[in-house]
Amino acid sequence: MIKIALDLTDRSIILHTMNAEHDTRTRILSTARELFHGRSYADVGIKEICDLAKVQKGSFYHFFPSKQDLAMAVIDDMADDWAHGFVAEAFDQNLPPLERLDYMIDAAYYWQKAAKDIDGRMPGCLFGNLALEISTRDDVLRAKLNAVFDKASKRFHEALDQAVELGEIPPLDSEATAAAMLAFLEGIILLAKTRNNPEVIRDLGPAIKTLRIELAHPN
Amino acid sequence: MIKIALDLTDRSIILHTMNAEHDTRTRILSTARELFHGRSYADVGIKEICDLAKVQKGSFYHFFPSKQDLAMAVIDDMADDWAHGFVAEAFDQNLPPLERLDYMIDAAYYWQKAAKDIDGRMPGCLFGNLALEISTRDDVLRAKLNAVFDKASKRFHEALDQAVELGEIPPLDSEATAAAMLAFLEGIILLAKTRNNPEVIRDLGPAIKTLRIELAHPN
DNA sequence: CTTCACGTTGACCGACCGGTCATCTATGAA
DNA sequence: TTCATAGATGACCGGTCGGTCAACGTGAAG
Repeated sequence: MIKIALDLTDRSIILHTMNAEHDTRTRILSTARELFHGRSYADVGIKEICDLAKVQKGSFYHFFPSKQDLAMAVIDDMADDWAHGFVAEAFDQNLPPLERLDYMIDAAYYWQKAAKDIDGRMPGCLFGNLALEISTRDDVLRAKLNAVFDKASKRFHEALDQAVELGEIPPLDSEATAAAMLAFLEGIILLAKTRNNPEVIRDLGPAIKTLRIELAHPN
Repeated sequence: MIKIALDLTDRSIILHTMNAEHDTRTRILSTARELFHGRSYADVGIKEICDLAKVQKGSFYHFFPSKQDLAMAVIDDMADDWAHGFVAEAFDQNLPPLERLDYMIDAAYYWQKAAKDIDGRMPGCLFGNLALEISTRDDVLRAKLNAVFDKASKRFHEALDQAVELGEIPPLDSEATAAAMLAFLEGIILLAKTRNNPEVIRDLGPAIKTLRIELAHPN
């Protein structure tokens, strides 16, 4: 009974305050995400986020207890969009497994290219950026980024297993190879960002299909 | 005559003040390098560098006009050590070309492992860290990091060309493949740092030899 | 003995950092 | 009408940021 009452209360609150709360929180989240992605975690201050999101500082701390919590939410938010966005497309089960790799590279390329066309700079991968910047300082955020990478790695793993099953490629250590592919993807985005040239992704990306780690015990 | 006089003056200054000037500047440089590498550019303040290096803030600004100039010097310093250190070893001309790749991966692994054994955290690659953190904000530093990557890429390029010449591998686009290998190296270091586990380098590293980009016009 | 430049010292600057808080408003429930 | 709660407001906090500066010590050159 208590539970039902609570549920009803919660629901009505959600329904009635969605526009207000949801909007403010969402505005903070998307602004922070954009700024973190385009610059860096440490370089973006809460004041700047609040100004751009047209939110008062006190309001910010009503929704996020700390900057770290904001970062967590940003990662979750981006991971969701990512998973339901071009990752879901690229790793579409209807596509032949190996084509998914090409699709992934293409998606990364067009994304970065579009971003650069807009403001002249390649933002790179938000996860990679954050990982290198804060994983030595914040184990909680590092663990979260780790989980995101693990999830991405699983997509590669799945595709590789299916490719093997279909006889498109010889058997291999699909888990390790999947991780290697993810690493390669992050690496070419890193290099492309350093050169500020999205074409690097296009030029080097196709090599992802040549990556291969043999099974440890192929007996 | 003037030139000779100046040269003599300079030399005497260098000789006499080496201990004082050189020592202070070097202390700042190596402290900054260590801190930047272990944390991040934005997260390390000049005050902290000065305290650890036992240098007064005014002295710091006597040697480095700004934090950006310090970063430039740090990159140069690290690039030098790097080029004359294990990169020179790994890409030893006496080693068979393909073995140099294994050597490079090994060196990266042991380096990161040693660092982690000391303070529990994998610092990753200073260049990669800085590249992702500041290349959207500082084109001068980005260009410098770019040059470092280019130089590293040339080592791979050279090794690949020699491997082709020796008939160890079929002809390929050695320049693009070299860049892909560098990207892969940075990528596995990124992933290893995120997992805080140097073994990732060891596990995925050997796949670097499987990377391959075909010649565009193999006619 | 003077001059001059290098290096050093530490106080100081305004701006900004992440974060707090008392206060007010809006809204739905009882 | 009263009450509780979510949310908004903006002043405020101590601390730190990158950077400046006038004063001083030192040692070699003239």
